[in-house]
Amino acid sequence: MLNITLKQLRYFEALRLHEHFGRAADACAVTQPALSVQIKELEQTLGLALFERSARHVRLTSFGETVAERVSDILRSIDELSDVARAAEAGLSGRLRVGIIPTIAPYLLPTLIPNLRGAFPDLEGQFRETQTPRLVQELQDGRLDCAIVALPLLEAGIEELPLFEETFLLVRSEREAGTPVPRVEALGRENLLLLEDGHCFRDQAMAFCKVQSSEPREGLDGSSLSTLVQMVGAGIGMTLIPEMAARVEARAAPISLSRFEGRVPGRSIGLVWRKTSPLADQFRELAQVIKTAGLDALDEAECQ
Amino acid sequence: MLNITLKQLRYFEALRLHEHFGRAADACAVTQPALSVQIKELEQTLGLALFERSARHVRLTSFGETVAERVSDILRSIDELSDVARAAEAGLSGRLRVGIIPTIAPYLLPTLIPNLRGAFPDLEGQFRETQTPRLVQELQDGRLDCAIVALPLLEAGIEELPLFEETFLLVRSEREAGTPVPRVEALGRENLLLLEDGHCFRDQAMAFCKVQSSEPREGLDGSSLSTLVQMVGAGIGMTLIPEMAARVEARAAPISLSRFEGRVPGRSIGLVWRKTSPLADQFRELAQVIKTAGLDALDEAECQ
DNA sequence: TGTTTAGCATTAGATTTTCTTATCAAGGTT
DNA sequence: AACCTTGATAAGAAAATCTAATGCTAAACA
Repeated sequence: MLNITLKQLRYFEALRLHEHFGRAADACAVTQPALSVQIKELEQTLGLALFERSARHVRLTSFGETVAERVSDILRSIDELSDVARAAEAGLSGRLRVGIIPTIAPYLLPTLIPNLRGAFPDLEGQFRETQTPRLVQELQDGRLDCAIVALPLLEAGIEELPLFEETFLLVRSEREAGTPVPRVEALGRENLLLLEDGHCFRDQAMAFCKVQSSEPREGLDGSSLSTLVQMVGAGIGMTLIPEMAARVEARAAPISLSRFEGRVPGRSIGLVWRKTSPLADQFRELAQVIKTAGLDALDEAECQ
Repeated sequence: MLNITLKQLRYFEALRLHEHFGRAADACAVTQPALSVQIKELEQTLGLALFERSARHVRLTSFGETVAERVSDILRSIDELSDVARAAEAGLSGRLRVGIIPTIAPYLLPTLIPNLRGAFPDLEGQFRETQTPRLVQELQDGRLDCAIVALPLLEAGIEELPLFEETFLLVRSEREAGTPVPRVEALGRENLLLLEDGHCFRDQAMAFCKVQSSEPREGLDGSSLSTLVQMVGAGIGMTLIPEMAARVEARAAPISLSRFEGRVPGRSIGLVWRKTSPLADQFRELAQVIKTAGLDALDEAECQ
């Protein structure tokens, strides 16, 4: 049983253009019999003559013409495949699905997105904001390409690359501004407002503040940093906030922000991906851009 | 240097669908290593990973997805090639460029065209009406596929297949109706109207009528049979007309038609094509249809 | 926490395909 | 009629591709 091969189509195209077996063969860098045989096999496979051979001329048959149109389309598509590859090879390109935790996304993305466009113009970033466990799941399912989360994850099969560190600031109501900053470890006894369960930032904050219970505490859990800050502004308690979010959130409520002294709480933000992903190299490139964007966002947050 | 092959694309497609090397290999009726190697080579050629392999899953990379769309298009086109061939193989189809001499075309085509459509629905006939030498030239240049001409041509490299014979009738002015029909050989001395130079029918008529001079004779050469008949109707002389044209032309002028007695002039009409044409078999099929149409046209012409 | 299993990669040797070289045959040309 | 030109064919060489056997890694299991 015979099969059409691309080689045959390439030879066919050359013969169509040169109308001469010898010259077409030269153009293909093979000998004339090699080309003759392949053309013959193509004709056998198709069951019809593609060329009319006479001593003087080699000409397409009318069937050959019909085939020729399709063949040049096919060959063009094949060559485009390599082009697509070359373009993609140049750097990150195409669709990239990035997960980001909610305590980073709103503060990082405004800086990151324009930077990404500048660094990888052919990259279409699709951002998904949700909590770490879900991000990990989607990463493992192949629904995300990578994610920006707090390290360490220590998930099997997931590669982690640290991007930057950010500290946590204390958010108190405005009237507490200037009063001494309590030690982090002491916060557990205060009216500490936390994100609702599932947010990694909740766990991180709790760890620092030596809060034991992970029970939901009515009225003290917020669904976003904004909510928490608003609650603090309303005098309900105090909370921690990642450095990066500080400036944005502080503007929106009557609160005071303080750095901790002594043991400073903080976390490491990193880029993670499946160990098996062939994009690893590209992710390292990407990390540079995210890192820069992150540090920029931190700087901006600093200048409040 | 590596090259993309259709085999690689077929394996790629299978792997994309099965997301499993072993099963994809089964589907392609090869062993798993064979498929693995080809996929790897395709990735090497393109310079980028198409699939992400983990212990659990085989998944397209985002680059792989881009490639996949194009690849299925390509494979579809390839399969269509065979379809095109199968359709064409069934019989005459596609464009067919047919030359016809002017003393046949107007009388044969009205019958032939509908018959052709009936016999070969997928055939698109393109008819070119001009004189024999030009038809032969165009045939040899590959600008025509075949031609309907008077035989014999005796051109090197041209195959001839007789279709039917037609006799020539004498056309005289109406008032000569009933008067004895002269012998063909005697016509040379009459006011014999002929087609202008280049028409084979002119030469055929001259041969029968023993006219020697092939010089243009002012006022006695017409550019078409219609013109000649009109001239006869106007009483300018007499002429010969092929049987097939008789009825159509007789209707348009006050003339009388007579059959010759004794040596009856006539000619053989045949289909001709380049000996090298791979369509020879199809032309023989085609000849049957033309023959039938020709005999029909003759019959009709008869019943005047 | 070691063991097993699943599944892709790798290797070596066999097989098939494709190529080159040499030669033929058919049409034109001189 | 001898001679080119040019495509087809044949035989052996080279290259590509396959199978079979095996390795390796990561997940699943016990």
